[in-house]
Amino acid sequence: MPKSDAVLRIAIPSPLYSSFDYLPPAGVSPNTLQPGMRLRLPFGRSQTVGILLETSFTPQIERGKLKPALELLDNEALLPAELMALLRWVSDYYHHPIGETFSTALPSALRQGEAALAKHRSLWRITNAGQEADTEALARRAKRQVDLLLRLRASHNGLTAEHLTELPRNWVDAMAALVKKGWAELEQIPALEYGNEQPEQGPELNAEQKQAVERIQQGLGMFSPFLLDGVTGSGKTEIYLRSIATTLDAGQQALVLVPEITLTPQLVERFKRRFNVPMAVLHSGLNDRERLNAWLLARSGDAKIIIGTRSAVFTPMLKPGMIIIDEEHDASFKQQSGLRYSARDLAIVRASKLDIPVILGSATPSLESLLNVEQGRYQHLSLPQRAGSAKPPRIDLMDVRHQQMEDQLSQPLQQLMQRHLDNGNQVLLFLNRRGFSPTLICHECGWVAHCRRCDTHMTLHLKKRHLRCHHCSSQRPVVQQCPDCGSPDLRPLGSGTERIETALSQHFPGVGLSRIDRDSTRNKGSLESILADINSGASRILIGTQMLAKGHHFPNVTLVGILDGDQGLFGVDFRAGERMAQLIIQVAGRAGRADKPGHVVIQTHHPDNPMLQLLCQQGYHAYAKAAQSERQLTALPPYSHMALLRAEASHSLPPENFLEQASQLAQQLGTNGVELYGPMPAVMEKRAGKYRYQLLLQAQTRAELHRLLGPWTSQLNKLPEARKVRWSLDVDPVDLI
DNA sequence: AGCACGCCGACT
DNA sequence: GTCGGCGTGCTC
Repeated sequence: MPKSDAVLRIAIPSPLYSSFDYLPPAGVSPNTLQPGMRLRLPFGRSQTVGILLETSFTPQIERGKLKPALELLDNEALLPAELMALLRWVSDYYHHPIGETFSTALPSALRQGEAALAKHRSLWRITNAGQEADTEALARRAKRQVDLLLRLRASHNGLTAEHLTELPRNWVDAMAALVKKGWAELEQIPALEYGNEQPEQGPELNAEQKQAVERIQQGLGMFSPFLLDGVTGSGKTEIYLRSIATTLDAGQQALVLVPEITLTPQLVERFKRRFNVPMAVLHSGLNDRERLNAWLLARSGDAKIIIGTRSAVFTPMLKPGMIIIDEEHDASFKQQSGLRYSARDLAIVRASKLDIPVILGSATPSLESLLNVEQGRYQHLSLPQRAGSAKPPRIDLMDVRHQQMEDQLSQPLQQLMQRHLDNGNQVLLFLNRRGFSPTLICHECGWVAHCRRCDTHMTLHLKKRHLRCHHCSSQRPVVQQCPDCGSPDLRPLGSGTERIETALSQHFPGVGLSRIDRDSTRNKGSLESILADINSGASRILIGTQMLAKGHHFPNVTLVGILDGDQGLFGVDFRAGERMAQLIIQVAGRAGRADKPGHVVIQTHHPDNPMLQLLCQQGYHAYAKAAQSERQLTALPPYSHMALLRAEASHSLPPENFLEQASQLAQQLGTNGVELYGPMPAVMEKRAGKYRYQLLLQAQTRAELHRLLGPWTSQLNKLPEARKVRWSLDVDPVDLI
């Protein structure tokens, strides 16, 4: 028998596709090493942190020149076997280096080798002695202690510093005094969000809601994907809450994924009112330490509900019981750089590996999910009615051809607005373009303000007095004279939300106005104060971008005007129409209530467009059916599968050459069933100073596509032009631009 | 990706 | 004479 010894196969954060082999650290027995543990490693001329994938036993002779790892960083697996398997699957499916795949899934503190120890925080509880203590005697000298004691008595679960923020800072001393007297006791609890001590009861469910909840309950404990297809206001969240309650009752955790938007706080508040359990919230505002903490407390099982955006799909859980994806059609579930994963798709894969239910909720489901329902892969749960007696809004097309437009507002729309305002209602205007005006043009010679780093013009922002590129964020001051002809006659061309806001204040003097876009809500608390103005009625006309379409409901809005309804008709992307339809329906869902039905008006130059008509007259599902037929005829996703190879560089030739070589490589490997399109320049060829090209691969089946992608991606870096460009592969791209 | 080695231009 | 430009190659 030849002597054999342990060899550690390790994922290392680098863009290299392979894993790396090491010997165990000195003094560490191979038996103690579990997949999912971290090790500190010598790598090249420096050090790094890697994750153990597996230990194999090889004859000593073949260990060759392997280096020993420096240090074992964990005494148990950081990642459960289930996540390890998922990440290997992800690396395989997206053809992304294994080390970078693991890096994407881990909080950065853990990537840097920090200890996997969750931070706790202090909680004070009343003691029996404290319950009975005589406060009369204290009342005169130690008011603060009495105040705290009464608060402690009133609280079932105890108090943390968070509960006491409104008190003067020195409550800490008074609390210490209470602890010293034996009237209060101090405990360390996980640093999480905690729900209400007395959770609210949910509302009575209607028949459809009851049925949905029952069907989900029947799917517990096994892989059961559901599409919860419910119009705005139909009570989807209530279904989530009931299903989560069942999961919690079974002693399991629920993972809730939400789009990247600002409404997470509202959802968290709603969860807190309903569940008296610890919750972890993973949003983009967390620092490294907070993120690590939430991650560890989900892993330990302390957090019973985990609410997070895209990357939260990788959160480890001790007892995973259910995954929910809210607004499943939302494009922000797809990561657009590095590992380009779809959190929605991965949630399905993960649920299937875990044998648990997964609920995809939306008022405007993606065509992908609707097809999955048709093919019997997902169960369809339909909530066709708004809760209560609220009627769906009427949607009309408004023909603006030959109409005089004033700042994107047609005369009939202005008159309609006036009527609704006269009746004491609110009006919402939607325009997907922020800033004052898309650009500045010279009235003498036609010069327009162009971005130096992108193939686009600069947007005029009047309030900030600058021109800004919305693609690379570069900015410069507004010029006073045309740089070409010297004319001072520079005029804004077209309108953004800021310009319409200005125009509206002239058209409707004295009517309160609110603008909701990325610019007006950038500062902390500004969105809240705008929403307060709207709710109080101080603002009666709301003008905004995409942000308006999500979450917030405005019950006094009775008219919604979509100013540029033609945008989805001429998109470069085959999904532009689907997105516009979803947006229109989502915006429409913001308006109206039982006694005040909403009216949605879409300004268009194409009132005869059959798809727009279908959407307005028969609703989203009729539109989606027709859109599906179109996709099927043209063999586009979800009726085919795509991958996009992108390349960029500071000059235009290398990306084009690289993709040409990549295309030839694919031909050599055999393209069986895979069509190649390109290389072609990206829609905006130059962006942020880089020239961008792409090569599209399309196949009828995933198998055909992936049969080529495997060998292809492993050889792309060997192409002569590869080192002159930055390239990336996007499997199942959602944006072809 | 980092990081180092290596071979050619403008500077204290 | 050197400092530093980024091409090329490597990482168990």
